[in-house]
Amino acid sequence: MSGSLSESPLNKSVREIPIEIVSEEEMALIEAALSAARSSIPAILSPFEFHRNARSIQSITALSKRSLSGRTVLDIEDSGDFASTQKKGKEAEPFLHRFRRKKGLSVTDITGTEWCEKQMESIHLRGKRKTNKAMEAGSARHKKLEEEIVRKVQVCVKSKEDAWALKLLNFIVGVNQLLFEGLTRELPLVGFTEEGIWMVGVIDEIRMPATETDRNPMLVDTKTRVRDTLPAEPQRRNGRLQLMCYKYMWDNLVAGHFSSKQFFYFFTLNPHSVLSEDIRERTADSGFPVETLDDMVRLYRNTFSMLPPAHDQLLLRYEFQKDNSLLGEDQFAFDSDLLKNQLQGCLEFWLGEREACYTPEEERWKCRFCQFVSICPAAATSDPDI
DNA sequence: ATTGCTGAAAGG
Repeated sequence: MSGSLSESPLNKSVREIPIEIVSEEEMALIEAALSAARSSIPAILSPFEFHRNARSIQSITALSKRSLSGRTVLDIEDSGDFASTQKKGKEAEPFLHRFRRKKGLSVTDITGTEWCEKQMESIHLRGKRKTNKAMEAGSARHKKLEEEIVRKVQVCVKSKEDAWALKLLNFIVGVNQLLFEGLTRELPLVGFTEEGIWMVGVIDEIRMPATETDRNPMLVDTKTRVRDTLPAEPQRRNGRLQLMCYKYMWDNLVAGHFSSKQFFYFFTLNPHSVLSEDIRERTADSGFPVETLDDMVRLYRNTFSMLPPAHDQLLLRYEFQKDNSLLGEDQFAFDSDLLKNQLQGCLEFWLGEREACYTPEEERWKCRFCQFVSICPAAATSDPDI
């Protein structure tokens, strides 16, 4: 089986997402297992009661059915007249299905959409996602912060099941660090929201409160800045949204709203695939011996089920890039209604229920930092002197 | 994108 691997498995750190390398044979096995599994799994299963949000259920149900029928149609495409009608719908397909099928929506997808829907749209339709100096500096600082408390270990990853197992393992190890040392950083999360979407994200930092009476972990995010001032309100609002998404995901997990079946189904993972030797070894070393991804998911569920909800207070820290000095902190309370509204607004865009909005008039200064200024009609109205 | 972009966040 390993003979057909054209490249040797890459080594990656235990706290990073590794490359997926799957051989043809492995893929065939996975596909076979999945199609067998699919026949026993209904198109949509939900651990939530959806009646409160009928619109979302419809969209999600439609997506699941579409992907299922898409497979079927493929088989009969050669002999049938379905091909043309199949192709037509492509551009009209919601972004969530077009670009985030089998991937889930990330928290940065949400915040990116909140920043400017038109920019988000352009990124996907026109490509090129550029990183600038400020982003590089920010990444470097975050890497430093993580390295303060994490020792990275190389782990060999051969399949997407391995990659997911590693992510879940990192969650488990991170949570243990949080419980025993009171602090952890870059904690990966995957969860299912009440809106019926799978979401992924990485929490920058989590602190355990010092007092006994206060037992809810506090979610923290450090933002590094080029200028030595606190950002304007729209940017702070964006940061708050990011943290609120994490708390939302965290609390949903803790409440047990995670269906393993749906997880395997949505991300098309084979629960019974035996994980790479390296991963099995690593998990055994960490004290959580597992054989398969299914075992790993069980551990993931056990781990978050023991956790208390996140603290109602969330913390945004702003650091000056030049000297890492603290510019200020923005502590604020989780606002469920606000979050739900913003999330719904973003989802309208992702589900293709409406056109992408341009950023409001008073926030057109954002256009100055956008790589699509030259082709965006909204940018014409932004004041270059501000 | 006719499976991408190893991946979520990085700053504005």
